[in-house]
Amino acid sequence: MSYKSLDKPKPKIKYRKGLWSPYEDERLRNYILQHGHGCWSTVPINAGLQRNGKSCRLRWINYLRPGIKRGTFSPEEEDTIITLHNALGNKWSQIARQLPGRTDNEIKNYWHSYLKKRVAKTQKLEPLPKTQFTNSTMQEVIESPVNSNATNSSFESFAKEEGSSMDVTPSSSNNGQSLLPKVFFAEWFSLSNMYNNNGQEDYQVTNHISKNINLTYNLDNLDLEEYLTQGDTYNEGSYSNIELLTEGENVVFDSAFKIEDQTSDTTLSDLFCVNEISNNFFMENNVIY
DNA sequence: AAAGGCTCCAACCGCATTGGC
DNA sequence: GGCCAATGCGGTTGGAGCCTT
Repeated sequence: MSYKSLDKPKPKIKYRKGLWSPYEDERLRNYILQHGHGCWSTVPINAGLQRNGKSCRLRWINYLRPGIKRGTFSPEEEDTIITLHNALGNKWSQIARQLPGRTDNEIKNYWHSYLKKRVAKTQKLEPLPKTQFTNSTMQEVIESPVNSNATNSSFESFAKEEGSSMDVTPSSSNNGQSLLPKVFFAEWFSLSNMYNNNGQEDYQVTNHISKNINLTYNLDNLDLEEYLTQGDTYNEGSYSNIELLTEGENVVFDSAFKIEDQTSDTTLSDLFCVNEISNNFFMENNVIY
């Protein structure tokens, strides 16, 4: 008898490839909504899918994840992509971070199929300067979660260069409130920062956020109590370092999540920040997406 | 109507990085 | 420090649908 037979290579699992069926989408969505993704390699097993974890992750990120914005890009989004691509090159994930609801894949495809040609045409007419930002300014923008002062100042300079659509200067029309764009807000609150690989809250990052957001706290436009579970409390105005960013009547968030900070001196307890997409708040089973 | 070319986009692949042991 | 698995990222591919001839 050969001992070799004892260390046979693992049987290769035949994974399904190609387009996802509505049934597969449904299974993946239901599973993640109920349990969160946790470790991606176990998702297809637990969800009863014959896909590999990588494929599930991609499908979730690019298609199923709540908050995905589909359809045509707005002129503002196009400008943002062109500007950032001019400064950053093919850093699609970094560009995508500045466009809430858009995925790197979508932006990349849009660039290759449309914007690249448009830019080439424009540059024939009037060549653009290679970089519109100084390296240091762009670096600050990219690294904005790390340095709050840099975030605000660099963003404002960024926005001014960008044009009126991203004006952040406090004005009488907004009661002196800083209208920081959701793009940076979403970046600060990126899900990967909020949760560790086990899907548990990362309290250190909560502190990190409280350091980096220095904005006005305003719950006027949101009936937060509606989103708190029974027994939870919050004191409006007491979370001095957390802002609910408002845009007109709407509270704008890119992700739904729960902040529970039991380690810092500031009181942050069971404060739900909710996502508003098409006027529907998204939150289910306290699972964060 | 049919064939061939083109465009767009979802998904795959491979490499780099990260994190745990 | 090395190994390995998981994850993230960017380049590339494949195919569906549209357009042109």
